[in-house]
Amino acid sequence: MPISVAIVEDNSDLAEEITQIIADAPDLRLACCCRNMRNALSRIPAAAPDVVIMDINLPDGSGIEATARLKQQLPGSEVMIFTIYEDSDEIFQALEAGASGYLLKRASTDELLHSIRDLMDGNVPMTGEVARKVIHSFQKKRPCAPSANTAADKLTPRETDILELLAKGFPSKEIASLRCISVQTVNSHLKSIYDKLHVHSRTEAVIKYLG
Amino acid sequence: MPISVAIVEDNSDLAEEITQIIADAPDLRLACCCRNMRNALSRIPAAAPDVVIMDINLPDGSGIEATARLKQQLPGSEVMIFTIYEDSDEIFQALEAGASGYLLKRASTDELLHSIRDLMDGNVPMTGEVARKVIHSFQKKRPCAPSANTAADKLTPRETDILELLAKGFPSKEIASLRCISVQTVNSHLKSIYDKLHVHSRTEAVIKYLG
DNA sequence: GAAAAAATCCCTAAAATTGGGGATGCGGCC
DNA sequence: GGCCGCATCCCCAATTTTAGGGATTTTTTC
Repeated sequence: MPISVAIVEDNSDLAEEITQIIADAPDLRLACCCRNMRNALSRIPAAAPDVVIMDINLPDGSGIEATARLKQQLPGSEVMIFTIYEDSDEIFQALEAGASGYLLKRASTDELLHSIRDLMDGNVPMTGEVARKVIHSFQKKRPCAPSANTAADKLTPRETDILELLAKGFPSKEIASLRCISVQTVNSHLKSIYDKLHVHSRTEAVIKYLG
Repeated sequence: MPISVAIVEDNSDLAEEITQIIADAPDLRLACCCRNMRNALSRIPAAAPDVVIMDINLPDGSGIEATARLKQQLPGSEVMIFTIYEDSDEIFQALEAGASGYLLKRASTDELLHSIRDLMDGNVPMTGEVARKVIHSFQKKRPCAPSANTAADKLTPRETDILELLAKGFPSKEIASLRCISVQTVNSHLKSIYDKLHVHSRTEAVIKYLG
């Protein structure tokens, strides 16, 4: 059974090109091709395609919004964003809206085909740069709260460093290995921190730091 | 120039198998093969491989910890987790620690090879299920507006009450007497709270609540 | 009224944290 | 040289927290 694909793309040339690519692929079938959000929202639910290739920049709205609304009606369909934008916010918004893939328009024909099949296999096709951004945002959990360090500037650099790790939720053992020191040392620093902040537990120290 | 690969894997059979796969690939070169964390941490920095294939379950520690420490010394090397665990927490921890890929051990030889080359191309190889989990966590992690607590509104009134006390820094014993219940009851509620918030410590719960 | 959820309490065991002692180097400063 | 702050590590003991099992009663929900 061929994979049915719908396209939402306002650029006629590009839409034609993709249409042709789908048509040429023996295992794919074109279910629907829309030029704007209104058509997409009215026609795609009826077509119930396996995969929707979605442009972000549509004349009458955003592909992200369209994604969110389509996913409500068609939770079983996979939406792949296909766009020139690689702005982090766009990416996150699209993923939040329920997109399962994020391909940049500079991708090759092969990449596009491969991504569609990937989607059906349960994979999450993403351009490398996009995946990096997603992963990266994971790796920096909480970079905020820099300025008003309240009354805790009596801490030594090391203590401040460790307090920041505390505020990210790491247990002492993790802190020790992240900083390549022993748990006892972490312990000593904690004792100093509690002393200087006038608190008696890890939780209180974190509250003081975050508050 | 071949891609140099280091392996950290305590299972001898599997380690041999991977070694063979690397040896058979013309564009790969085995830089180092370690059976435990201690060796990995002492030998891999010297070898400075392009890619590290890292098991999570090591006899003398966690591959995640090893990843964090290696990435400190070798920010240019890419670490790919290779494990049987697909627990969400493990995945997130690994990504936070700096891993750039996450492959499940049931992956085929081809997938392994492809993933290594992917890594060098700047992609982020992930088994489909893993990618899904990452994306999924995004789909409900990002909208962290102060109003929509999503995860926290599944808490029962009592649990919410206790979480608020936690966030004020009270130890369990205090909470118990403030609410005229036993410490064990506080304990039970804490267990439910941690479970629902997907955290494993008092501090993490408070951070989540205050964040 | 039965089923489900919430709240309460209990036990046990392992792990982590807290709080007291120290001790050793290292670098700045007077 | 001597002093002091900083970072590191160690020992020990008491306490707290985490995590696994339950069990019971009340309240809510269907």
